[in-house]
Amino acid sequence: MVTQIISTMETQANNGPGSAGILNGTNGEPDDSKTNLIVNYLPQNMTQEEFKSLFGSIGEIESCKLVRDKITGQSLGYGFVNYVDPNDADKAINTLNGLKLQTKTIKVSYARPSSASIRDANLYVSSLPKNMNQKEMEQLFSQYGRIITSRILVDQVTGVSRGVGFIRFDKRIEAEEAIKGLNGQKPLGSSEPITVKFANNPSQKTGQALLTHLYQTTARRYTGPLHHQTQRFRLDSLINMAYGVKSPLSFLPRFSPITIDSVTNLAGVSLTAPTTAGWCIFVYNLSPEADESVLWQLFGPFGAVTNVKVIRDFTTNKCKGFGFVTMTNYDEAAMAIASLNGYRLGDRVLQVSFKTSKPHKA
DNA sequence: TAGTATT
Repeated sequence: MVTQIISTMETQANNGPGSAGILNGTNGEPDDSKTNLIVNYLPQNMTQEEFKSLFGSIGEIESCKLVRDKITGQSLGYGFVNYVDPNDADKAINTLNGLKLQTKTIKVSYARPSSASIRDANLYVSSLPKNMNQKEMEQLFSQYGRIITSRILVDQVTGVSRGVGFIRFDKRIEAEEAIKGLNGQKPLGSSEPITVKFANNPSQKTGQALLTHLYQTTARRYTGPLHHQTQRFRLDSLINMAYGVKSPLSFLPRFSPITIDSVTNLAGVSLTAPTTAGWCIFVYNLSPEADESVLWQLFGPFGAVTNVKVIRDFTTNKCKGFGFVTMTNYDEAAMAIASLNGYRLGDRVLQVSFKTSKPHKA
């Protein structure tokens, strides 16, 4: 099998229009193979607006999207730009690929048509010979398919290889074949066998990432000395919950009128009585794209969630900006509210509270 | 023995 070796060492745009071999127009999808670009290695702090501004300077953009973590709203460091004119897409590659932004060198290339077959095609390779360079590693793997990206990790100080790398294939099936063919094999002239396996999927870390993010967010929001105890208390609670430790709020009687009064007085509002299902929480300032999974994942780490609901516009089916979450236990609901109210999700700041009873008109 | 490329 003859395959193309594509070096990513110079962050070259390496896949031309139609290079993925999928004919457009056969499935009713618009042919955007010559206008749709993927942009990689973006600085972590780049916003959607900056992203649009940078690529909009080339020509008219049909659409663009900075891809962000669905739960934390953090940039994932890549995005898509679809131009109106294919010439502008070409121009963007020629002028912006390799552009240095902060510590990153961005890569601009044509996006491959989205498909399940290209997902989860990233491999983690360890025990590589320390003298093997990126090109040699690519040559070793290229017999199994088309390589999209490759990287060898190096010591920050000495620059010497750590014997660890990544290889992303065009297709998952190619990655599978590479594992079969190379895992446990000794490269020519090496005495130690290499390990080849699928790279960890970043989405598997979102639970921990969320807690870390909340920890930082909460720490930033309670910096005043008067709130020091409150801050410590909340951060400890987050950590305890992450390890399944009983919440320190558990000493409070659950569903107790005293507890309700204390919160009511603090908030200055009256609460609906807990239903048999639990405590209803109002979540405001969700994006139009928000769905139920976001609410599950946001509130799940705090305890038992029995129901979530995103309120949608009847005609567009887009979120109207708010939703509800029902949690079984008062203390867990209170902790979720304390932690998530004011939480920044993407470019929005959430408002989270117990659902209040609407004042009835006289 | 861990960076981050599919909307």
